[in-house]
Amino acid sequence: MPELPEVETIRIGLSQYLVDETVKAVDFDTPKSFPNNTTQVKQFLIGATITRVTRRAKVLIIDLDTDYSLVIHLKMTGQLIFQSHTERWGGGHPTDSLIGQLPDRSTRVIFTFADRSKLFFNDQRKFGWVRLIPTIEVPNIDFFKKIGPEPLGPEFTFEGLKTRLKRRPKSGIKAAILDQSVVAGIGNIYADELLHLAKIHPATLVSQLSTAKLKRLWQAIPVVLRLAIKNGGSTDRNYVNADGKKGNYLNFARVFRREDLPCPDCGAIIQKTRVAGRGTHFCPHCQPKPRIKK
DNA sequence: CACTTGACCTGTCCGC
DNA sequence: TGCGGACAGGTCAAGT
Repeated sequence: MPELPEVETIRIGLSQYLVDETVKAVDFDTPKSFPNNTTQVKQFLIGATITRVTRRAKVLIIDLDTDYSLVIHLKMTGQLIFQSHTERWGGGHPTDSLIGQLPDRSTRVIFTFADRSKLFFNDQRKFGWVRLIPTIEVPNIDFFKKIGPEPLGPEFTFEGLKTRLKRRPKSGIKAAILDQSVVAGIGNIYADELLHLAKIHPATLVSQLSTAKLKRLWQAIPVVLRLAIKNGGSTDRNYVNADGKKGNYLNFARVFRREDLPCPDCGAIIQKTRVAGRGTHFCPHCQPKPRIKK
């Protein structure tokens, strides 16, 4: 669930709260959630002060003044929730908070800071991870080596997108934009959303896309992602921001989770099917199925 | 190499 | 009410 807009929303929140915090302790439930050796933790994490919080693709990077960084992937159910030492959970606004008292049974890692504030890494399904890595090595970790350009940066050019898509002409366009080496940060929610904006059926083969359609796709990507960031991301089930609060984007969604409801553009009934192994929402009128089937 | 499917996990929901 | 099974979706490994 956390895709680029959700991770970016968390980043914005965390960079307000975490910069200048000094790590006093770290606790975790299993090595899977935080697989580091104790020596490095003691030497480069405990006592370190956070200098900045950045993001690449769906990954958060928390830099420390020891020249190490915490690199965090939330995968599908990860949450990073900050609790200042004066607040206690359970008192959040009932309609926008999903979080009760922390820690709870999905808490995997707890960072405690010198001022007694805490950062909770919750992850129901244990797919996510936190790693402590020398800052200089972060761009070279295996995960980043195969990640495509940031879709909100100047490096996301039309020609570049076209070139990377042409490498996989026989795949459906939805599968292709979910491929993180084509473009970074898009997941299931925004794939459906931006294909609707671009008026492309998700099962269309890449080789069938006209230049005009490719251009619409390229233009739709930053439009949808920026709107989602502006609305604090999407809460489908688990996602919350650094304050433990839900995102608003799904209130404005074009198709995602809107099966059997009218298309915002034409009023036709939105359908849900399966494409690229994922639940997929589309408008049969605005996004007609291409004639040559897979 | 291009592309698809299953595994990793846990919780929820649906039908019987 | 309990219980099995499908489903959720990001990434990687294994399969075609």
